[in-house]
Amino acid sequence: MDNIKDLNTDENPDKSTEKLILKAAKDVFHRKGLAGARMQEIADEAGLNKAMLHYYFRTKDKLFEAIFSEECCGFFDKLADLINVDLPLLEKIEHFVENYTELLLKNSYIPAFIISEMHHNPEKIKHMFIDRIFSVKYKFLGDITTAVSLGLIKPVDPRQLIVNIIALCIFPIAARPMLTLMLEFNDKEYLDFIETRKKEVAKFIINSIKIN
Amino acid sequence: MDNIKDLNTDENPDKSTEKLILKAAKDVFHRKGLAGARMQEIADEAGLNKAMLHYYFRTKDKLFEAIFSEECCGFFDKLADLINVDLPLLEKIEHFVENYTELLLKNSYIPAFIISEMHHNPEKIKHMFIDRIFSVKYKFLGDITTAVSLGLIKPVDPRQLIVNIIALCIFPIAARPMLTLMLEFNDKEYLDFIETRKKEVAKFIINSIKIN
DNA sequence: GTCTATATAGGGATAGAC
DNA sequence: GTCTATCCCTATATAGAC
Repeated sequence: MDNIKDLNTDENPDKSTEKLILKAAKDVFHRKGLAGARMQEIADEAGLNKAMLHYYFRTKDKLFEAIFSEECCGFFDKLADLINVDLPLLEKIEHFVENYTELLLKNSYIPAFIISEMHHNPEKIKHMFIDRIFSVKYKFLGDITTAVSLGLIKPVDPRQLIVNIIALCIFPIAARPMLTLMLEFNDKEYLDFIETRKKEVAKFIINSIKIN
Repeated sequence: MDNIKDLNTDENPDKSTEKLILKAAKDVFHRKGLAGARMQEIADEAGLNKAMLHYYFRTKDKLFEAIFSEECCGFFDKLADLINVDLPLLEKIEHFVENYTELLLKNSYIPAFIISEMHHNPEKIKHMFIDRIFSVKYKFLGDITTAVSLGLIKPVDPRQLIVNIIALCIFPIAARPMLTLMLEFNDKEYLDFIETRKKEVAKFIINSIKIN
């Protein structure tokens, strides 16, 4: 019995050191990006010293990798669950917009982070979700193609519709600082605005594609 | 007559040194972001040495500022032109989507850049466009509010509609690497897809808000 | 496992020759 | 204006005591 690293003898009884590091690193990487993040800042935010970060994760790159591969996997798994739900297309879109927006709100740093790091280090983060992205895409494409061929919705390019749906959900989360500036929101107003979108965006999409 | 800096005696007869630096810096900042960009890389790409960058722009921050304040101003000025065009709302939206998409394509690095740097250094880049953003917003808000009150379109929250329009235009440009990965595009396929969107997105929006 | 102290490199910035 | 050489701080990473 030599592996008792979760003894938690310090002042954070319910959080192991590793968890503290991961939490702090997540926040700092989110705020500053990979290149802008400083190991010192992560250590400070975790209430530890730099040496501990290296003890647990060896390098900054490995720490980054550990966090975001897990975050991205979890995020895309939940996304897949939303797409695989068994509903007619219009109800599925309604369900998707509402729950995807909720998921994005709970992981509000992920969209801007992926957009940003995909531009700066595409090769470094592609592999975090490339395996999971295709099943989501094919399921969604199939649903739309079927609905079109059954005459349930207007004829549309399924790829364009998917991009429209995703754009309407992701953009207001990814561009929060810009939206907040432009529409002069405080935090509450912003969150209310997004809450309203859960219903409004679904209506906006369905109005556009439904057969009159 | 001691100011003859545009003599262009070197192998780039039509580009001053300052222009070479700005061009290289723009590309590198775009690829790597402010924090990830290296003065050495900019110098290499411009075919010069680091000392020249400091000679012309003193610091990395000032070089960054010089490029993106100009880029952002130009971008938002053109955006304002699109909003101020004198057309009925539905035609204006059609005109806007087509021309804004074209503008975004020509400045394809700006959306992801603004999203990314607004998260990492909001205070550093807000001032680049804060003065220009409001006139655009109020004009657009006014147009939509008028159209709603005249019964020309369905009743909608003008702010939600604006965010929808912008999201549909910006997202596919900002998230190009993600889209390319997900839809397995090569460069030509991606550009064709965006070209198609110029018409499709306008139809998508108008279908949703027009009175039947 | 956790800390302090330190090695080493990288990168922004400057000095000074031409 | 342009270059080479160098300064010096910052940041990642490691060594070693406890």
